[in-house]
Amino acid sequence: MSDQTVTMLEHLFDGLPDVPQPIYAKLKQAISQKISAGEWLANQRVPSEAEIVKSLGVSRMTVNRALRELTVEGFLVRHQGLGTFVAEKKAHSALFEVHNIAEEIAARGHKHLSKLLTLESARASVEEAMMLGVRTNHGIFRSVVLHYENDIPIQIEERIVNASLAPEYDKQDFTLHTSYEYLMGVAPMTEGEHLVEAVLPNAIECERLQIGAHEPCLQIKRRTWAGDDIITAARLLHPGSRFQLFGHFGR
Amino acid sequence: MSDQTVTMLEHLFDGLPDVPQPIYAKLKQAISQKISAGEWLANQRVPSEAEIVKSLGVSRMTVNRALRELTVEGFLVRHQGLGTFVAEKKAHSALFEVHNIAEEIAARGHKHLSKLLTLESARASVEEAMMLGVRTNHGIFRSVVLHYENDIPIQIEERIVNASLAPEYDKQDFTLHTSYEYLMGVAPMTEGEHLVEAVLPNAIECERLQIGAHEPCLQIKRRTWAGDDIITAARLLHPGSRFQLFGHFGR
DNA sequence: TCTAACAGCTTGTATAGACAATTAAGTCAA
DNA sequence: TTGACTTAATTGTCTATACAAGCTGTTAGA
Repeated sequence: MSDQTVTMLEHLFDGLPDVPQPIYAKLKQAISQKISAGEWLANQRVPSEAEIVKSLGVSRMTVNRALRELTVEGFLVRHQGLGTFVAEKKAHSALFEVHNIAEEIAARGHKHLSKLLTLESARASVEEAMMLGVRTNHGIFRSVVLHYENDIPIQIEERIVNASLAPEYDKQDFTLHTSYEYLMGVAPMTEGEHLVEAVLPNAIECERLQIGAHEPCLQIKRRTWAGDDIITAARLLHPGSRFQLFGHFGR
Repeated sequence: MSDQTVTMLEHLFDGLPDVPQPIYAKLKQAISQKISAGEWLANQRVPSEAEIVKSLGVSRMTVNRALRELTVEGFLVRHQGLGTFVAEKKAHSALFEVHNIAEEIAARGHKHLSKLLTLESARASVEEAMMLGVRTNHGIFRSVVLHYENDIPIQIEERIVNASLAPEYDKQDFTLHTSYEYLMGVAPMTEGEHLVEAVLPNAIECERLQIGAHEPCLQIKRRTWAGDDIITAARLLHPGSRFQLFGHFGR
């Protein structure tokens, strides 16, 4: 609890969108942005409520609310008598938020990189047609993307996409945004299902993930709906030693 | 939004434990208890902040904090200009209902059998204490149960239990009911968390599950809470070839 | 009758002030 | 040196007040 205090309180609100929102919300956004961007590091001390009050000219209760909510959300840790500190990063992913691997990796403050291995337009086989709920020979796209976290392979993403719902899928630049981001734009997901299994990777997958032949992998098969239509079916393969799913239930 | 308002604000704090805690926390506990116990039904209107202020003699900001936090936690829904209402129950995924393996197997129309491998009373090690949120040397129970589906091993259940919350745990007959069933009886679970991973089994686990040394397993680590106390922490190990988790989200 | 304005309720946010509880660091005496 | 005490800083809570914003029913007026 003795790390140095973060600096530069004056420019806290720089670069934030100027939409009308409550002061406490602006403060939350500014602070969480500093943390997510890596400017404020774990265990560093955050200015005290009194300091923020003095430098921003707002009420202490307002600052208190912002800091308290950020604590509940896991960004900060507070100790009475000591101060407020940037929390250690959560090392796991929320089970129902494993949609956008890029965003998750960024949230952990790590570097995301992806390599497009395959992208093709095709006609649905019998199995693919069944997975997407379309007729055989219906137009689809197939893509395979390898995702890296800090230059270490973390996910193989095999995906088929219903071409009539996302006709421009094969014209996307997947280095700019993930397939999930594009698909959410053209046909917002309303429902989905997962199937989680432990499997052994095949030789190609071992090589792509840079793991041994006997390393177990966590396989997630996911289908997502927009209304009554299935947008896409994906198979996500993670090395067991580098990935875990986290879930929370109850009130 | 036209349902009748709940009644009986005077006895709101009846039957609550008289431990020293902030007013807002008492209020939260009292209200969430009413809802969990089914006394206040979904869509019913909760007394307004002003009414609670008048009948309990506390400040509106204190009431506001309690109601606001209960809204974040999903107990209440608030509408400016209208009032505060009891929320609909959250629908959670089948993935989060993998509690009672016996029930699941029965639901598939299969035969369930379980073998108690270990059941002992002990003092918590440092790691165990951390998992249960108790002090080192706090009284715990350890159990290991092997579950069969149609006479094929399907799950190794390793569990530690907080002895002060379930003092009779070691006197149960686990051929009659599962540990989950017993624990739900003595201390109803209110919250829980999972950690899902793909792992390799060790030699003993291979033998117990009757699988090869290189067969990947799905490991679920789960902790369940009753209020603020952790009842139990379990590690569930399933052969990858015989088990998969299913989940559904949205709607 | 229809419409516009208003009053009265609700929650949402912000402020100023007060005291309690916790911690660390300093002070002083034995 | 050690231990007890004091002091300052910080977060935690509570209160009283104020105004904004959203919804509903009523009322005044055309």
